[in-house]
Amino acid sequence: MRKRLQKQPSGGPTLQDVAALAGVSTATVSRYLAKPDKVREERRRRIESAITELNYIPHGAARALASQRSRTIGAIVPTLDSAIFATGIQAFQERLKEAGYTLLVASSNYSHDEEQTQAEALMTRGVDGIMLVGYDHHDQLYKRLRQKNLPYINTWSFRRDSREPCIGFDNVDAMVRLTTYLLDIGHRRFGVIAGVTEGNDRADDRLRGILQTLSERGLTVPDGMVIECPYEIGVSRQAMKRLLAQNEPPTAVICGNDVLAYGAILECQSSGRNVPDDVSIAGFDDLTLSAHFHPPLTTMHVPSEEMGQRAADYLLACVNDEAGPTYTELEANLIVRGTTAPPRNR
Amino acid sequence: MRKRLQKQPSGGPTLQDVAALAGVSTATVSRYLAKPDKVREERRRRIESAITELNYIPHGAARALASQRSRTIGAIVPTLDSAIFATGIQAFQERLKEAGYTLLVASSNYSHDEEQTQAEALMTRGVDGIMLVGYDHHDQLYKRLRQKNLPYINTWSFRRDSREPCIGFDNVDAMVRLTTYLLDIGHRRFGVIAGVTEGNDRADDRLRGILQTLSERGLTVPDGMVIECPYEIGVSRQAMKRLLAQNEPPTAVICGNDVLAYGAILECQSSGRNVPDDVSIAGFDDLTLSAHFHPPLTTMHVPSEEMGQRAADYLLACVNDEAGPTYTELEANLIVRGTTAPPRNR
DNA sequence: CGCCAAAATGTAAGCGTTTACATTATGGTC
DNA sequence: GACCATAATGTAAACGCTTACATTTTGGCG
Repeated sequence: MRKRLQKQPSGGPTLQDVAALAGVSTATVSRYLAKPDKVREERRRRIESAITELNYIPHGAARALASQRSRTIGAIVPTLDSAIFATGIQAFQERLKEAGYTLLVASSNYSHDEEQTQAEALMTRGVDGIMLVGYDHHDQLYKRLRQKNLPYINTWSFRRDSREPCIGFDNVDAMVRLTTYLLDIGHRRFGVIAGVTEGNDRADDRLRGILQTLSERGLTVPDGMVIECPYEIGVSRQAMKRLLAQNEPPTAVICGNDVLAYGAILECQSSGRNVPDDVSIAGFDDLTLSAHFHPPLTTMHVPSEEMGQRAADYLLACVNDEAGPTYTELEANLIVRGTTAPPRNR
Repeated sequence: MRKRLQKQPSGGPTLQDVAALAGVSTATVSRYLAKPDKVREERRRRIESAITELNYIPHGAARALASQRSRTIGAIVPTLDSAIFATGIQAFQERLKEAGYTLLVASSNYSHDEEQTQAEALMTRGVDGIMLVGYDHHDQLYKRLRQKNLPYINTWSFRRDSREPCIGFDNVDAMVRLTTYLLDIGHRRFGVIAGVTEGNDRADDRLRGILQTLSERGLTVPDGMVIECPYEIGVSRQAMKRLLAQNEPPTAVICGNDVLAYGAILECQSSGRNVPDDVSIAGFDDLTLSAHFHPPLTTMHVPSEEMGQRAADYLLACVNDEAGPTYTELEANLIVRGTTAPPRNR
């Protein structure tokens, strides 16, 4: 046997140490950790006191290696930089925590390539499951996921014809309802500030929902009236400015999400226009701020908490080999508030 | 030798498989992974193609166990539910990623106990370092950190007399400057909507900064004029309503952060008051929205990105046994915009 | 062409758990 | 008290890597 360096003093006490101090085998301590009621009263007490005395903290990596599961779940969201996904993730994490799982969050910056890279990273970390946002992912991603036989679920989108496990709402349908509402109160000239549709199926669905509804009513939206922009308030203001500069400015502007809507409203206000008297504006997501905005924003409420919760439930069910609904449709609800009103009649 | 179950087909190919396919030893493959230039051209190629052919993904837990480092860094923020920490975390993560490290985020809900629990969880996951927000932590936390000899850093706060590694700005001083500005433009009747100071040293520092400055100028703030509330827009509106209902309402209201300020402004607007003509309002943090708010919000800009970046640098330096500044003071800057003006003279 | 230092590679011992299987203790029953 | 099913415990082999040390290759030089 070769010589070895002394154990680094850095790492804390090990299971072995606990076992020794408690005068039992490592197996018993391990079992105690997993199912305390499987070890007899007396030893349980000895183990407990050994653990507290040594300040023992289990070594996750060793545990993961031996048991082939990391008790870690990954989530890849497009961005951390916005409130949009925060609530969903928060709920997701809460649920995981209850089940003793840890969440690993990564962000993709709305890029499929980056999403793929992050997924790879999560797999290296040995996550037991992955939550994804949306449907469209890197080709490689679905393949890898299946190859590793790793549970995963798509969120923030539900498609009736889906072949992938998913939980969310129908983005097209949601926008159809919003648009229909605006048509019903009399609007005919529409502007659209959409999110970037490239690589973002939700943004794309939403935009399609709008245009489809309008064309069904025989309305076409002129070229300059549809602007795609990243979910940034500054950019959105610019977009709104362009919309308002049109020959016949829109009486209603539909925005791809609430942040874009904030920008639109703010631009109106600082250019002296009244919302909703001069122009109606609608958002999507129902961020916390929206209800309090001035005027309060008309928007589609998205069940982000429930989505997070259920996504966690699904993944947890998978890792425990339990059954659970593979497809769950939730509903987005139209919340009519103060930024929309019938167009001023001319 | 006992019988064993067949290897589960679930896990992908291992280092061993790669080595076999490439016709080299596992050590060589491992070395290739760590420092590719240490293995000769020809084998390198063989290894590379073996890896792509097998779709090999390294097993993080095994790696962590063998090398005694997880290449994972943890961060515990008070909440994920707000944009406040998002940008800092984003920058933090970006930096870590560049260095091949993964970020594990946890949230404490502004509770020291929960922070402690989360820290324990992170340690179990074997993080190589931890980023904390603020100074005041659970007693146990500092102890554990030192016992495990785990690098950590306090952020979002800098105290000249600190004995703990930290990076941030002086919250007291920042508020002193903001308050001084408001005094300088003529305000004498102040209201304060502070964050909850219990267990939140930043909120506490900020409040102290305000009160201290005022009292130095001989001003005392009546009881009802200081309201603590959680960082929620709805609650903040209520607080503002109470402030405005006072006998002599304040001419200036200082808010513990921008979200609180949004609530204050919104409440004014929906109760027909003009900001800043009737009342000046100032925030803290300079969230993205603030510059675009209507009117644009006067606030303290906080260097959250730089903080995240530098915190990452510090922790990375620690894990690599490099030297780095243990204490870094950054500056928060007063950004005067449209929500503050001299009080209307009566 | 042989020598030798340096570079590359191989060998195999852990890393700290979990867990299959073997062994031992427990507590009814007759 | 002997017997047995059952519950509790112990034993030791993985888990998939890294890395100290041993061994082999390489290439420059005399």
